[in-house]
Amino acid sequence: MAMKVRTRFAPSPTGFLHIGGARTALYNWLYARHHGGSFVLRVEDTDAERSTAESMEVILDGLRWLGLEWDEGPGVGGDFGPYNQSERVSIYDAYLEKLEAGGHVYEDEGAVRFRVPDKTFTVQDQICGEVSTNLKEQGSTRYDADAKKEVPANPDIVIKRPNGGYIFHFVNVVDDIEMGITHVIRGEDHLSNTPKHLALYEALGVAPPVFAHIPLNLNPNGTKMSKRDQGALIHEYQNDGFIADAVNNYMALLGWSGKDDQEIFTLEQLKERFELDGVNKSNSKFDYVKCCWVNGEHLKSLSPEELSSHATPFLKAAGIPVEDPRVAAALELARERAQLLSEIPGVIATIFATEVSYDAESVEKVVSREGMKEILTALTEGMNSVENWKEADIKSGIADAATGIGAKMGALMFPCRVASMGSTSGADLVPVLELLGKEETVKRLETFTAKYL
RNA sequence: GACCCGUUCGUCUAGUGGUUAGGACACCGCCCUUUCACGGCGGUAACACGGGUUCGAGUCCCGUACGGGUCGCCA
Repeated sequence: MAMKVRTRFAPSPTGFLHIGGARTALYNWLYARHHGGSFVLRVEDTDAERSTAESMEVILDGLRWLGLEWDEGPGVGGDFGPYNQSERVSIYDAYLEKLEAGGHVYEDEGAVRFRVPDKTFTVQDQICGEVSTNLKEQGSTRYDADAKKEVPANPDIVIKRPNGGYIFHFVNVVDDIEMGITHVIRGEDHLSNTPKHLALYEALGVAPPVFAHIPLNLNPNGTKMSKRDQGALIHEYQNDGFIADAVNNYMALLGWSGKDDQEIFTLEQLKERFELDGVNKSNSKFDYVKCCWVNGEHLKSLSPEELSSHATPFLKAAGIPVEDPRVAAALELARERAQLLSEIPGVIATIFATEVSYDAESVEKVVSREGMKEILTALTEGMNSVENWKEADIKSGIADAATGIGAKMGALMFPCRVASMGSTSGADLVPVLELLGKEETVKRLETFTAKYL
């Protein structure tokens, strides 16, 4: 009989939701969902001085935004609660008694230490393979401020502070036991801690869960990512114009591969494909450019409705009247050239503006050319004579105007773009003109001519 | 410092003893096109180094170098 999979994400509410933590949450979520198991969220707030409610909210919001909903934990309850370690003290007391009964602990200057046995513990890691360690032989060191160097220290681990607060290693193991966690998927920074946890499991007489230590994400320069680094904080992705699935997709790719050429996945597809054997062993460097590309790919596959709902906050922030019926069509023009939602207003805002703001460089390119006045005049007349203001007719209107003055169509498109939209770059021009309407287009051509020619 | 983990194009990766070492991002070129972009096609670019084992090694073993991690009364 296969045991039901139970994974957990156990953040400490002492800061923001970091991309490393989010990826750990994602892998746990994916593994649980892939195997039809449960994903538990546990708050490791044993460090009362550093834990804050604000931090917890940021972390929960981040997980919600990513769509990594938890089956048990804060806000949803569950059969193994409470899910905040600060509320589980009586449970830890009971487990401490077990250790005391077994003679595994002793007091040291008010703290309680767990006696590390002199034996080799072997982690059967799903990703790193077999890793063996003898904690006693390996020893422990601490930094001596006076001597200004590392000095040998007691390898027995403190599990309870003199002030009564319990320590990570102990509560982490106790809760994983109590909550029935079957698979511990966490960052590789915990690999060296795992023998300690194994010693605790043994002293408690409980079989340890399956361990899988995932490689770390580093900066482009190979150092540890910090809050200041681009792409480090989850809540910034939302503001920067990423959609959650794209962020999940990119995080999954950083350290996991589906073993084929597919790189773009929805969360649902990741859930179907994700397995631990696709996780690789080496650390990776975060690449913001590729993350943007992944987002762009997701943008392309959004339905018009989804695109609209994702883009609306950004449109509003840019002052674009979202109730304008032309917005939907404009979004379709914008999605092809934007990787981030935040880039969309820049592409289409001018369509809805009452006044065009002209890009100096673009204007210069137009004004410096020969015969521009003639071209603009022909263009304006051409546009004026278009009767059925639809893409095809607008296009032939421009073509006819070009023929009329013996020029190529291309020679008119460029000034037409700058005159109507103010810049040499932007969305596909003819559809833009259609959205602008005949009257507005003509008006803009005339305004430009009067102003610069 | 001790111990642990890792090392394929600049980056993310595929590769599990015999491959022209594949894909993606980025970059460059060409095409398409009304500009930019998109798209299409093509190109530059990698097995850290040294020893083994083997008929044969990116793939297995050892060492070195480099990177990362752990060694807290943080988690």
